[in-house]
Amino acid sequence: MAHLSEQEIVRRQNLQKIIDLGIKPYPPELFPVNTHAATIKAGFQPDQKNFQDVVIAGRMMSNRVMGKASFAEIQDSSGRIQVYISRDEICPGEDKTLYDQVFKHLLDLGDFIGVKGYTFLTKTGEITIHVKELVLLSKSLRPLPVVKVDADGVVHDAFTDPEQRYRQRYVDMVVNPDVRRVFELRSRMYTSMREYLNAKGYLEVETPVLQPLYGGAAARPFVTHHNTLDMKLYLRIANELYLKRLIVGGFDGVYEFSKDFRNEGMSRFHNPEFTQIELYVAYKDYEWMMSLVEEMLEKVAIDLHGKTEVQVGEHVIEFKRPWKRYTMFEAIEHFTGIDISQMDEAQLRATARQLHIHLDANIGKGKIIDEIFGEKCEAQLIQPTFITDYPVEMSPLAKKHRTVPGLVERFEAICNGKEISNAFSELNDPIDQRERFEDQLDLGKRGDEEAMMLDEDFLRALEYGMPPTSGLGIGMDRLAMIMTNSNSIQDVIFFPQMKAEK
RNA sequence: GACAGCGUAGCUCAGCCGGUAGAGCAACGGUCUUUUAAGCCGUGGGUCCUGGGUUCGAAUCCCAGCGCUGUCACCA
Repeated sequence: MAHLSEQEIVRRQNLQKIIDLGIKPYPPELFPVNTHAATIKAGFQPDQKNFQDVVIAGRMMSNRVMGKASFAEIQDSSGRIQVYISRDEICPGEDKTLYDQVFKHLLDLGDFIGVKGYTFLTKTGEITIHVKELVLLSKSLRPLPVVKVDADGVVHDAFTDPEQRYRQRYVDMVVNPDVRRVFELRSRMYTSMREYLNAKGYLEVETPVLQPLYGGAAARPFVTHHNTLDMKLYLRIANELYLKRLIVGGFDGVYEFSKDFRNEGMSRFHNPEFTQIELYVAYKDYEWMMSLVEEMLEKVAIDLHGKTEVQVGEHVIEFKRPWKRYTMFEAIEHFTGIDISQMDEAQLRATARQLHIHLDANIGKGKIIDEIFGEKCEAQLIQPTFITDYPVEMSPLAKKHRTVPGLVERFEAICNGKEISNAFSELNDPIDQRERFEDQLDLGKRGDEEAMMLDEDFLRALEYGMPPTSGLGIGMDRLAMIMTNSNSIQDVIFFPQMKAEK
């Protein structure tokens, strides 16, 4: 046992005194909660005498004792409500121990209590529960940060230290109710997308997290080992190649909310484990998929906020269809005034230099174009925008463009200056796919740590035949940041990755 | 990975021109006999992140380490 603070010692002493009084500090019986704080506050009508038989439970977050009468606040999952406790009401007989000892001295802020009583309005006009019965439901042995809001709504002593908030998210959520709201919105975002995709008849599936070969994206993986099989396994970086195998197997549409793992840098946009949704639909192309993305995310905005506009930082982002569409070349021309569509590698390098973009010497034409786009365009695209038609070198799993040589049928959706979605007309020509994998192997030999592996089983599946298919990935964490107006990925992940404590 | 900043009581912070610690809330005690009070009075509480160094003396200055944050780099 680590060193206990004064307050922790007091709480343990209080716990023992409660036990000595014959009161269970952690009673096993259910407590028959029948409403919530917010429900009462929203629905109480003093003249209609409703909410006269309420049973609520939660943490006691404040406690103002005035002799034989006290006011306390209970916080449940919906918010806080004041309760009024009078000594002779909760102790109708001679024995006043429950009030004088237990309530006044042995209960601490943060303890879970349950009350039964009726709702009324105090002289000062606050909706309050007049308590007839009070029980302890769970004793708290550690003091919570005390955050207070005064009459003017000013928050005092806010619990703001990011390290403590992320390491002890449970505390963060208890004292910062807006944090719970963020995660409730995130959950509704998933529900909204499931509803949309299920209504179209697509199947939610699960594919392996532990993979003997990793693929579907350009990234460095986490490596692990299976003891019984005595084999190296990778944590997936994407689930693309497995979902396409399911399309080969005959499903029309499959999707998966997939936790992926990439062994790379961390930032306010990157956590080592993150969530994507990937969707594959047979007999469709990327044009069709763009319409789906617009429609689905417009629905998400409406489901979360009741409208298509979402406030994100200083911007109002409008998810209403249709979104702007630029080809990558058009976007670069739009933001730099330079048409690079006909340039060779040397000309592209010169252009990049002219735009003050530093390039590694060994990168190829496609990567240079992507660098120019990333430096000069992406951050300026605040409203949802589709960027289409990417260089083939960067997209080894996408189908070659139907009319323009050197490009593939791919789009990314950019929003608030960041990619939130990536999609293609999927490459289903097994011979072309094998050549693309071989190009990746060459890149790997040249030292590209993110180059893809050649997946023979995936090629075998394609050789049996995959229908024309459109595939989509959406970064759920990035989308959640936008939909909840959060500045950091750590604010939309319950337990973001951190270094070990101590 | 690079650069910058931060780490003092349960929480939020002050002190940092070197003389071994303060405030508010929380805790404890008192006040408090019936719809308010972050009330009022009083008391306690700190390996000042860790380890070295300089110094008569270090929370304060120097070095190293650990952790966090921000920006950049890689990337979703």
